[in-house]
Amino acid sequence: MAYRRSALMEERLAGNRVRITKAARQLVAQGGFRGASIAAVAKAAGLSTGAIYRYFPSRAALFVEVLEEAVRRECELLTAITGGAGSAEQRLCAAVESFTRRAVEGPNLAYAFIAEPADPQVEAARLLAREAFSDIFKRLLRRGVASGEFPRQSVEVSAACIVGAFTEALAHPAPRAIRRMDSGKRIEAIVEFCRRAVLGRPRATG
Amino acid sequence: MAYRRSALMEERLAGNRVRITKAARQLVAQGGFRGASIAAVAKAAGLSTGAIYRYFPSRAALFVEVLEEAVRRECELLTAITGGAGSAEQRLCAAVESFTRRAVEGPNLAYAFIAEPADPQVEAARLLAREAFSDIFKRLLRRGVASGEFPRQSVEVSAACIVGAFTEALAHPAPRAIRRMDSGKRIEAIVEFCRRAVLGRPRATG
Amino acid sequence: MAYRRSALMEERLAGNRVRITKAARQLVAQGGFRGASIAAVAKAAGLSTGAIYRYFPSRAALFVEVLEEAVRRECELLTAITGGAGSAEQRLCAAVESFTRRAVEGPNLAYAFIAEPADPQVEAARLLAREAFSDIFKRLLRRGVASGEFPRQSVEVSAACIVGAFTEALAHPAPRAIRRMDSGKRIEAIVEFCRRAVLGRPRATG
Amino acid sequence: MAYRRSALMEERLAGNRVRITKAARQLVAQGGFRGASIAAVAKAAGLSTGAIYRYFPSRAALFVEVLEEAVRRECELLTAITGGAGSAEQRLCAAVESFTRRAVEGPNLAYAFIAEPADPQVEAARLLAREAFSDIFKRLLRRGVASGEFPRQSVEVSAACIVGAFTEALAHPAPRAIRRMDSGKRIEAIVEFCRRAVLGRPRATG
DNA sequence: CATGAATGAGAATTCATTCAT
DNA sequence: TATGAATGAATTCTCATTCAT
Repeated sequence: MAYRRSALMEERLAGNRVRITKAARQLVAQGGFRGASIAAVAKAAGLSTGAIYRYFPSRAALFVEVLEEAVRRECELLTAITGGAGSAEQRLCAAVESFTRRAVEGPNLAYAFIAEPADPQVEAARLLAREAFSDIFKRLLRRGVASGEFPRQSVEVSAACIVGAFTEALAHPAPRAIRRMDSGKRIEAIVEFCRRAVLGRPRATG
Repeated sequence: MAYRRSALMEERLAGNRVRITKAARQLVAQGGFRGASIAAVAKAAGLSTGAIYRYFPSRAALFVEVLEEAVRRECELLTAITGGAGSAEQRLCAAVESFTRRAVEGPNLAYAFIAEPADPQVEAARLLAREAFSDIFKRLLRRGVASGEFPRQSVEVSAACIVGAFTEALAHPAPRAIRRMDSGKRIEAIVEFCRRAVLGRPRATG
Repeated sequence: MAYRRSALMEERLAGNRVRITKAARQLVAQGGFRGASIAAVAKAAGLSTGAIYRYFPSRAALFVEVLEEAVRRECELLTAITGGAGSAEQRLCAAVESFTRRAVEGPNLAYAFIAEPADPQVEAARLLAREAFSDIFKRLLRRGVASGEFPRQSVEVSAACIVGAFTEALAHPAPRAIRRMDSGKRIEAIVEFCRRAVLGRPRATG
Repeated sequence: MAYRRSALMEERLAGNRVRITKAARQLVAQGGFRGASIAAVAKAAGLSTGAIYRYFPSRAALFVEVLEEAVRRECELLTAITGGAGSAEQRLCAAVESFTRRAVEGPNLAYAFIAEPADPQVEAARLLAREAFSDIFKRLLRRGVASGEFPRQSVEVSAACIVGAFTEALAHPAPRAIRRMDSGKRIEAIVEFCRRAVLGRPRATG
């Protein structure tokens, strides 16, 4: 007798999936991949270890999904900003500010996902993630250079450097000097650094 | 009657130590700390696992030494450059170029050592390493700002961003677009990015 | 929806725990702590090495529990006897006989647990065990001396000597001459030795 | 060309052998067999690990020899005392006192060698050692019983109990109550315990 | 479908023993 | 002969994955 999967069941399944990814995300943000053992994820999600494997074929696959989910969200926001209204300069600054602000406020996924080595599978996903971030900035830079708003430069390298710059400046644990700064000032300084790096001129004042 | 340790033996011992650290360095550069198990290091060094412990008291201690060695060398070179002759701008560019060139040429330690979490012991060493790099650039920036050669900026953040920028731009595996670039051009672009970021003005041409 | 742990599973878990401690006890009795490696215990219990760690946090903890369990049982019996009815002499003899009889019948834990050095954790537990045995005899001796039934003596030393005397006389592997004795006679002789040692007079004969 | 082993060399060899056994004895006395690794013995003897194997075929063989040496010395002294002049009672007391006094004064070999399990080879040697001690007391007891000075008793068991009694009462770490006693009083109490146990009557006073 | 007990392949580390120098 | 570097098997413990209930 085949059981029909009820709507209720569907919801529960979806809910579990979300709880698992959320738990994984938080654990990775706190202690890196090392701290996010299947047992820990299961406990945090309120499920058994076995249940995890009903939703994900392996630990690596789980983290790939978590990473992709986080990156997708980030990319959507960044794309909205970089493709929005305003001068290229304004959009660049808004994008950097938006990214860094979320990284500072939320648990810092960016760090673990951009930097920490892991399974080859996760590694591949991370490479793609970095490229995805890079690509968004690259498009913006290309347009800015084309319109003459930005000076000529290697947009490939500039995009990667931007990603690297804010990653490092935000990474936990950050150098002591930076940890002491007010986070608003810190974000502003990062934005300013990237602006200067791309535009090659000081902020127009007055 | 004590037997004197022969010169030959001395050499062999020193050679083993070097082989171990070299193997560790390469394995970390390739696959992170995870891939650098004692067994793997021993095999790569052409020794048994037990032999490693004759040279290093623990796995963590081995990696701390490898890290510190790499950082020390790098810092000496950077300090020589940033404290040398020329304008602040010239010294900044020379420092970035020097660092990136070595990173491109050698196996990329910077990546694993600046970013990847590991043992608490290694973690502590890495934090110090990042601060050490940062400090060197910070001093240079501070002097440049003081002399009026560089515009006012948060030297803390700028220094961290510089380190992050070239780390990311060099990190293996780098984005495809960058890997395709000629390494000379890549280095030049990175230098140029940092120069603009700090000076906030285009390169004076002709 | 939490699945209730079935009664069957409960039983199996409890059974495993018992099998583990039993295996540990037997192995220690046979070959000391040295022979009771986790692998050996697991094999004897019909489990994998990993499974042991679901029941005990460490090898030391396992042995501490086994020791404490054995000592607790023994102390309860001894206390019941030494605090029971009859003259102090009768209770002393009954206690020694009870202890030695069980030691002869069961696998000889007393030996390993009273004598063999091991982990600091186990060591601490063993010291307490020896003192626990000693204390029971000490109380009995003290009362006997106070009532005038026993001659004046160092109850500290006498208690320790009693424990040592029967431990040695029972220890596996015992001297050949003793192993050849009928166990009933052996027990009787041990009891008699302790009786004389404490009372300092021959058994009153009808 | 065959080298004749010079007298000087002979002496050095003998000296090394003694240094090794002495180092082993001390280390075992301090930390049991566990603490007496070949490396530790070699270091304490001022030799290399390899050199140990020139004098002893294995670690076990070394400890067997050390044990046998200690036991031989002890047995000689005990035999001299138990076979000497005086009443059986006097000789019993003198023997117990002599043994316990040396155990208290010297590093406590008795403990490790009488009680601690080790290699099967050492185990066998220890069994023999215990029997050797036992035998000496057994002979004394037998003569005392034969002459009517001691009451009838199982000399096998009594001898083992005597060995066990003083071993326990001397064992490090001894129960707290005993450790606090003055060592002279402790020895006296042990002797008295054994005397009463064998003779079954209080010390004749006055 | 959910559970979590069990598995078993490593991981780091230790140490008796060997052997080139 | 003495040295001590090197070996490698053994040990404790971890954790992704499986599967009986």
